[in-house]
Amino acid sequence: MTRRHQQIADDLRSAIADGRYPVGSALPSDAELAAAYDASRGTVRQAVSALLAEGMIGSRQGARRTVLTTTPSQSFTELRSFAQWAASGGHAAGGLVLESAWEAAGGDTAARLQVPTGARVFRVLRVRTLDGDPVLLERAVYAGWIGSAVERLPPDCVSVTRRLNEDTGLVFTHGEHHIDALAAGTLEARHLELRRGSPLLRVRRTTTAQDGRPVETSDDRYRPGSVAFTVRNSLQANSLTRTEG
Amino acid sequence: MTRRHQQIADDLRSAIADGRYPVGSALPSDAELAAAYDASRGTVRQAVSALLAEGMIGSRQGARRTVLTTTPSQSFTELRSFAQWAASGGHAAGGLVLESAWEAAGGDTAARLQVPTGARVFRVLRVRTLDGDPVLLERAVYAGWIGSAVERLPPDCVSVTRRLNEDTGLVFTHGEHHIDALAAGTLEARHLELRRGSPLLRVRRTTTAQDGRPVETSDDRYRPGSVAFTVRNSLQANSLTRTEG
DNA sequence: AACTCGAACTTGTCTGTACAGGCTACCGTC
DNA sequence: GACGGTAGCCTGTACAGACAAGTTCGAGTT
Repeated sequence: MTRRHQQIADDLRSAIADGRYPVGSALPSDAELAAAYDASRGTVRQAVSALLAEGMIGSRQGARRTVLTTTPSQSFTELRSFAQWAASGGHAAGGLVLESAWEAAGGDTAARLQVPTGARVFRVLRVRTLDGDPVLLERAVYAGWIGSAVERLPPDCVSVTRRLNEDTGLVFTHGEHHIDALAAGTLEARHLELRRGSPLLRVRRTTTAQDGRPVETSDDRYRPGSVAFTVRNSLQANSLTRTEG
Repeated sequence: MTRRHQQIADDLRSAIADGRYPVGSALPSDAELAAAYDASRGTVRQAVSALLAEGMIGSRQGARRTVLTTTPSQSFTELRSFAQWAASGGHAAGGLVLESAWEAAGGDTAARLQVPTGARVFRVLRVRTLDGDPVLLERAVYAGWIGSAVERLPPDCVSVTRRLNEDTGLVFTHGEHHIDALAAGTLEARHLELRRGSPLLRVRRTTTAQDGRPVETSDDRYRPGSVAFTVRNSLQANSLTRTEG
């Protein structure tokens, strides 16, 4: 049983994607939508506010809401999982673990995972490929309580996220992504098949489980031209922050 | 007269920032907050959902909400305006227009600004400095209806956003940011004081006014190490998208 | 023809109520 | 002491009504 407001939101999203409401056009009013879906205005507003937060529509008091873009954001799951993202774009994802080991968490890592310095954590160095081409070198560190589940995964496991969810019921619910650029070192040059000094896109991320415990922190280095990130935001919902390097 | 739900949200934000609710601790329940602020549960939930969307707190049905992080996101205005961002971090921002001209919009630019190909647009090449050091080369293109206001600004105008707001009442409400990495060319090398081929962080963004009309589209190239971007997201609110390069 | 004013409409805000479904802590049993 | 079940709490969802504040458009006036 899907929720009423979610049904309405999904329906509006696909209506916009289909072009029934082109970019720049006005959406029906709360009252019209409530009548059309036979729901209360509160429920309709809950659905609409989801699209608002995604930046798909704009809204000002008094004026009808207008469509801003037809391409919806990916779901969080799709973002978190390299494999699921690739699959949704019709590409084949691959992965290979180059190194993995238990070790004591250093200061930075410990802080990001919210564990004491020196706590046992599981470190993994992984190459990710898209249609056979290496595009991403991933240095991930998993918290101790999930590390052994990661250790049991096959080294060429395509979707780590999916397997962890199947094996342990783990669901990622929050993430923080820190994005900057840097030059490729020897290691990146070798595994991503480019020259030392080439520009790389670096994403340092920390992912958190339902209960707020950090699960994983990672330093991902992308080959330029292969992958980019898009953030859509608004006055109402802003998740992007500029920080000092 | 600020809104009730916004007051409550602000109060909760500062309570979290102050450490009254440390990371990992539980927030009071809807009922308790409603009693404390003398508001209905609906209003409290509206306030709490703002923090939820910002990723400051986590929530699951049945369990109390927990604090995920104490550092709030910047407001959208602060993100949009380089000068206001710098000021909030205690730095001095500067800017200098190197070139500017009216020209006909090319295909890409026209599409991003949602104007016909060949429409008159105003292009500006600007260097931005932080505490005197050049950190950002900005290639911005403004839509025709706002271009003349931009043209009237002094070339060393520090906060373009603020001046446009004062002069024309313009408010930026939505933005789309596309982030990747690339190597510095001759122009970037000269103005950002680095070598050709050095890695740069590129942010291509399009900003939209209240009524949904695109105002500005820009290609910003940041010197690495000076500025980074952070995105915080969750199952409930996700604005980050991974795209093909 | 240009301008002003107002009525109708639309979104934003707030309250109150009700029920469903997940979570926790306590209590009694084995 | 370990285990299981349940009552009470808490969040999610949904509905109905009311007013505030901003927008739009047309009628009437200048």
